[in-house]
Amino acid sequence: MPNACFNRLSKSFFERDVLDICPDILGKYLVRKFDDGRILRKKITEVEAYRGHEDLACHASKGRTPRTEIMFHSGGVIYIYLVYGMYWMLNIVSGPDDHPQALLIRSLEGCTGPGKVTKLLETGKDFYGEDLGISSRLWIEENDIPGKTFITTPRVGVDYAGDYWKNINWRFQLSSQ
DNA sequence: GTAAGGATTGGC
DNA sequence: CCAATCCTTACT
Repeated sequence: MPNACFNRLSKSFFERDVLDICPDILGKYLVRKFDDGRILRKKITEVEAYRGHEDLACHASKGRTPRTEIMFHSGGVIYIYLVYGMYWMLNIVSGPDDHPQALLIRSLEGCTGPGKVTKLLETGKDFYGEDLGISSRLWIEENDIPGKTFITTPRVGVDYAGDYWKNINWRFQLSSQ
């Protein structure tokens, strides 16, 4: 079984509320297997939560469109989209069916910035809808960090979302190894 | 069909 | 500070 992976997080991990997943996923490994067989395995060090139709910073707050359709899926699949004409934003859909939520991967160990993460991972539009539970090229692996600590701050680049949603502390950064 | 703007980045 | 660059969306 070439892609067997004992530590891979299964679908149920991602079907919980995005606000429970964010602190949990910090420090776990994001694994990318390239076409040439090379494997990149890096700790997730920074994420942001986008949660529900009421969150004015969440793309799904504007309703269900072809682009945001996947966010209404139950957790464990990829929502990826292009911003500013040049950067792909890699998100993991979270929660149960019809609860549009996702977490944006902002940084990995040694790679800060969501645009740089997708450049490193070589992930683009063809990863839209990728299932982390079964994919042979992208998945998350368990990694327990005893005494894990993290800080929360407002999300980046969402000034348009109004005072409440732009100031809520839904950016999570690992502050321990 | 047309137009506006964005979950960023790197360079000035 | 600001341009790059193009997809998605909301209009006419």
